[in-house]
Amino acid sequence: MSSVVHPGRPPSLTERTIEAVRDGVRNGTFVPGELYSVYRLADELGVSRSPVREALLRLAETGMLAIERNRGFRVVLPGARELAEIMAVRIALEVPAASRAARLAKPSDHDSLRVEREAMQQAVVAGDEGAFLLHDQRLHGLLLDLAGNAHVTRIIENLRDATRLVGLSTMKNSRSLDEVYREHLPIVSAVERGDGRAAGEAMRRHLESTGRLLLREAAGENDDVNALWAELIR
Amino acid sequence: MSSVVHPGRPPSLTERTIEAVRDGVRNGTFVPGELYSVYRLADELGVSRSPVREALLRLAETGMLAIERNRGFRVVLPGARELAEIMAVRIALEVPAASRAARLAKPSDHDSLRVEREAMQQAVVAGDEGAFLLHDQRLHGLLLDLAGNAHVTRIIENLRDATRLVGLSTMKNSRSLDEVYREHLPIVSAVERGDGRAAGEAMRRHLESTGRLLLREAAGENDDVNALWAELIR
DNA sequence: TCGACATAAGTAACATGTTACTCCTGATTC
DNA sequence: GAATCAGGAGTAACATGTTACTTATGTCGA
Repeated sequence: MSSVVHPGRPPSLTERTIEAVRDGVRNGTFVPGELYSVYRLADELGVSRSPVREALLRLAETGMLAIERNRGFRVVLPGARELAEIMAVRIALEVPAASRAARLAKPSDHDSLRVEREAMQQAVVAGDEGAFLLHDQRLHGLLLDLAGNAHVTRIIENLRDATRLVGLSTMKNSRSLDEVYREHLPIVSAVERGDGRAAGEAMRRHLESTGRLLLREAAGENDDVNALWAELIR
Repeated sequence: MSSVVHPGRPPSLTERTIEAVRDGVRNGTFVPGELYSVYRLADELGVSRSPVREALLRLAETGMLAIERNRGFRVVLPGARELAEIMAVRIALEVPAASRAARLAKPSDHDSLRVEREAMQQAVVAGDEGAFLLHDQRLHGLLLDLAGNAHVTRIIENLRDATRLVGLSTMKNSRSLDEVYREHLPIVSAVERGDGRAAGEAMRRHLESTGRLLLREAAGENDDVNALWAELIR
């Protein structure tokens, strides 16, 4: 997304810890609900508690984990309502962003999009949910970058942290990789045609469809998915 | 906004420091561009460097101040482009929020809105820009609360931190308090009628008009306000 | 007058120490 | 057996110590 912008500057221990925790959540080192402590994590990473604490505070702000005073921290799976709220934000921001991306994209950008789209296709064939989610994320990130609003990019990336685990388990359960993949095709082709309106509408259809999928996955006994959807998205 | 939710829990030193810095920026204790240090601020607040540092890190993430390694931190005024980006986000989120607020508001909510609207009117008469901005912020906050999406509320509040100073100087210079006040009237009346579409459209007109005002204020010699607007908002 | 260069002051980033809290565990009582 | 309570283990929040860096300042040679 924003890789080589400040050339040299090595990442701080805090930043490295943030990435380490993100990875740990992705690959199952940190299990949702379990209690962990700054002491132990600092030991395992070979750094002091300060940068670890700073990293956790930042991640806690995005909602992907919760810090409990004098107890520890734990990874939290978003509930149905939180997911609906997040999808509402994504729709509000990513739909216009897709429109703008379509209007601003150059041929070289089309190439980058195609690379990710094809990687997604490969992941579908291979049945690799992790890879699928990775390239899905990159494709959405590319579109946001094209739209040229760094604030929007940052907001969406933070929200994604909170939902990644749900996305993974949803994909694993529903076996609908191909379905989700197909939703991206009209987005990409609209961008290639430079058709802003169509790109926005395709993005909206994709996010609404995927959002409902995620919501059903996360919903508990007493969550009325349709009511939540109506309250926050419609 | 979200006052009495966890009854007792006294605010941590970090939280108190965040508020102290916010206040300091508002009332001119911290001047944009000037360098300040964690050491000194911790002394002045009578706490250690840890909570102060944590507070500054959080505020730096919202963009209202920048931390410079081994130098200090400084309050930053957003440039024209950043302001345009922020207004694009506000439009994308607050317009649908106003629609939802109109559909969900109860009579008691109408009362709360009226209180803030009247306070704004008083501030116009008194020519008190500070009070005007405060109640303007509260009115927007009420509408966001009514829309029921806590993520949206949090995002907008963070963005506001970064723009408050520009808003203040704009109001002081342009003497257009009354104009901005009048833009809120159709929003409030649409909410009272329960007319979601009208509320959204009134909010859009307000944000676009105010956004252009802020942009002109923040624009430097080589900023093309209209081009920025076209790229990010239209 | 001007520029190279040592020196020192000041700082964020990181490490470590301290405190007050939460919760578990197990003994004690009824 | 169940309820109560003391003690201790473990922790986040906060305080303080250390390090490596950046920059201002002044000295000296051309």
